[in-house]
Amino acid sequence: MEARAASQFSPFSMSGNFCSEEDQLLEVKKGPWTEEEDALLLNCVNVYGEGRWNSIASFSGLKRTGKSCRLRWLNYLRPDVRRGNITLQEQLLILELHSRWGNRWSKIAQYLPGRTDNEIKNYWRTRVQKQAKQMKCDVNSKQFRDAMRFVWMPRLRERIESSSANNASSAMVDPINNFACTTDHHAAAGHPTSNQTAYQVVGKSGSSSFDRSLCSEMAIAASSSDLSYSGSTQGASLAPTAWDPAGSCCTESSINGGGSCSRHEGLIDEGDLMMENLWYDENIWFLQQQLFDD
DNA sequence: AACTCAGCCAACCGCGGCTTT
DNA sequence: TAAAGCCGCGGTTGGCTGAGT
Repeated sequence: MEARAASQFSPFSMSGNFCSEEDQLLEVKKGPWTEEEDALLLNCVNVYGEGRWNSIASFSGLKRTGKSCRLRWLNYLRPDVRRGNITLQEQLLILELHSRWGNRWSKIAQYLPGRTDNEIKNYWRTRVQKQAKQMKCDVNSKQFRDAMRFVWMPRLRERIESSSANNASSAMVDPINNFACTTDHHAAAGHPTSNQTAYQVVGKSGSSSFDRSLCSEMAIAASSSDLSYSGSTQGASLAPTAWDPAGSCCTESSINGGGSCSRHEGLIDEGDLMMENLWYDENIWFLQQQLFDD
């Protein structure tokens, strides 16, 4: 990405990146950062420390605003920034925390060490909101939140458990007092299965319009639809996330393209798990039926 | 091979709150 | 106490990439 940015805006064309006439007068540069700029900013932060971004912007000689410097530091240059796929644990945590705090990205990010609010926000928008769109309901609707709580999150927990069972040494570490493992409001001891979780939630809260049979059926739908892709590399590349319902498992394209889908119960390695689809067509179909019935 | 499109992510923008003067 | 400046947050956008046609 950085190479990408660097090639896009070579130092020799920097003068071309001033957006407005006003920016040109003030010599404010916008757009992707170059390696030189990164080095300069890094050096300045090492010298002056974090904070006082406007001062850093002017001391550094960078033709950037303090805001831009801060953003670049927080989202990219900070030494503890984690890169790579959002893990299942992180996904679950994001869902949990979002259900509690909503779009408080920076607050959520505090519980995901190394992840930035921007990254989490992007994850939410690209993955989770896509699911809502496919279910033809609003991401903030009760239906969608229920779907997350009663199907997706239990399903994620199952995946995490089976993953950690397969890798005995990689027990799930919960950063905030088992928040992710048990869901506090569910008050479920241990790590319930999706069925258990659904019943516990409904039985305990009593406030949800998600009835017992619905939960049960959803859980059955979720657990019985353990379809995972096996076959061509094309299929593998079609599975971008653990969420994506249309992109990964048994999509029309993968089937038509000669890939094979199979139900399986067995060992799934972490890499496959990351890519595996948790939300399958039949789950979506089932939920949509429920939503329309409402 | 060329084109289109969707996904993804880095970066920008606007706004509100806090701090300083 | 009011005004100005700064910082941080959440929403939005622009552009690259890769898959599909």
